[in-house]
Amino acid sequence: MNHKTTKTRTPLATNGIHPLIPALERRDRLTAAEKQRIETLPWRVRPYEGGRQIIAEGSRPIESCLVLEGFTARSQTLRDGQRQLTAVHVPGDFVDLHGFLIKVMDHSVVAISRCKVGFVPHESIRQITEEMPHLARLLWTSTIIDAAIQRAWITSIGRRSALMQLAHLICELFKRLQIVGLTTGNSFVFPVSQAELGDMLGLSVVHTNRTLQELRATGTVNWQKPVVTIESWEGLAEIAEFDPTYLSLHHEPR
Amino acid sequence: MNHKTTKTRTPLATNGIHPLIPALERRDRLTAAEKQRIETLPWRVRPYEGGRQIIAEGSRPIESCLVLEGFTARSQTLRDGQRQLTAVHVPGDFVDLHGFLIKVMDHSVVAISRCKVGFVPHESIRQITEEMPHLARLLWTSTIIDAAIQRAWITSIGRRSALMQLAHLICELFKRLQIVGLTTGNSFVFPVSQAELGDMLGLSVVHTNRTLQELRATGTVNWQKPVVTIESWEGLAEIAEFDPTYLSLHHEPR
DNA sequence: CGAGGTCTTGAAGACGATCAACAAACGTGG
DNA sequence: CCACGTTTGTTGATCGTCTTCAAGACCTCG
Repeated sequence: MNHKTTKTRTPLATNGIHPLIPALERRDRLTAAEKQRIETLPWRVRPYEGGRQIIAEGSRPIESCLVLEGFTARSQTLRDGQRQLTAVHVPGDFVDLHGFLIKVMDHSVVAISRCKVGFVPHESIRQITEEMPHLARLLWTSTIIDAAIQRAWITSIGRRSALMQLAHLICELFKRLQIVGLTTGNSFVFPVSQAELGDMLGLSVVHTNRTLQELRATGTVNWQKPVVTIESWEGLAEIAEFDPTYLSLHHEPR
Repeated sequence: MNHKTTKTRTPLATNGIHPLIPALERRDRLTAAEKQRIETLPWRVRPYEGGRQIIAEGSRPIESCLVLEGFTARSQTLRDGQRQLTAVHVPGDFVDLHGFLIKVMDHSVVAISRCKVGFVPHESIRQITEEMPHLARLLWTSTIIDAAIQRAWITSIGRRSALMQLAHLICELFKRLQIVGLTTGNSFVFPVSQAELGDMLGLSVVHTNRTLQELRATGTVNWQKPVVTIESWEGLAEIAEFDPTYLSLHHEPR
């Protein structure tokens, strides 16, 4: 089980910048000391194949995880095997800050594509809350935005038609990936199966397939397996009734 | 608009204890200093009639609110007027800690019954994060549990049948009200209309009505307008596949 | 007592689920 | 590089859940 774990903890010496920094700086200014603290956190990095479980429901993790590359999701399963994904995470998302405070996981975290994940001890996060209140507020903010996204999903699943809902999800992903520089022009890479897409939308695979065709027929989106291209942002946002307010894409003191 | 606002800010000299304290103490120990800090926060208290808006979507509140009596909900509305409630709040819930960090509201907060709400300045909360890190973590925890509840709703709306979903909501409300001492035996007061119930479940009024009848027919619940009585907790939990883990009902250091 | 809101019921129809089968794409080993 | 097996995507047909529309009963409260 541990055979692929990188045992060494390193300050995430990525080629470029630390992926958490743009994600936080999108919402408020970080001081040099804060950036340095983030950069020197002791990370353990581990790759996952698509479909693998990263954190199990019911477990008591002692580390929180951050997506570095690829996509992960929160997953809940009913007795009959039906699965619902309650969130998708993109690189830069500090997915499991939740585990730091709830202690026992109410959901599992799974890889929905090949991905790379960083783990940092809860103790390090606790220290941040003790010593760097502003940075702590920014981490808190990231969990609050996460909750706002969940609310948008509730409204989508509860009240939007399958077509609107799919359009809304694509708008959301585009905006979120844009923040972390993972869009190229109007397109982005999103390597998930239609079954996984259905589990996000609360739809059956068959209906997901038909909805995707219906959306393609509107001419606003071109989804060719791993690449999603938005042909008309206005058209898509119109179908979805998309309003990005909930993503808190503004920069201000918090 | 301000005519009913209590202008004076007081340290919430309720007859009994401060409603926030049991809600937080259910999850971790509070020090005397922390309790005192909570008790001396400058509150502004205001009553609302059922159906009234408390905080508007798109607004920029400068205070956060706490439910003191009655029930409130988070609400989002689509262009065609369809409404989805994304959360229900019970007394002791620090509903709008979110506004403190997201700045612009992605949802509105409405009274779903006659209720009493306390408001505290964001600045006071900021001071807590600066000076009392442990108390700040407990407030953060309350928003994280809020998010866990939202995830349970996503899974319910996305994958559970109307009957299971309704049963699940009742189980959840019972547990949450129990924490704050608002259950009597197997029953609790929940004065909401079937239209509002439908808006929580993502169902039409008509189907909500039929689902309620179906649930009554199981003999597990007796819902007589304001009072909900659980005739068989085991039966109801079985229908709902209810597992209270997500409510973090355990007491531990955070 | 009347008026508006809430609950209830029936009937028809839409949206999405399920079942079943096949096609296409992908990955793996020979 | 091809053969093969497995996963993923696609299509048709049928079924069921939930929505919508409409109307009547009940209740509550001024």
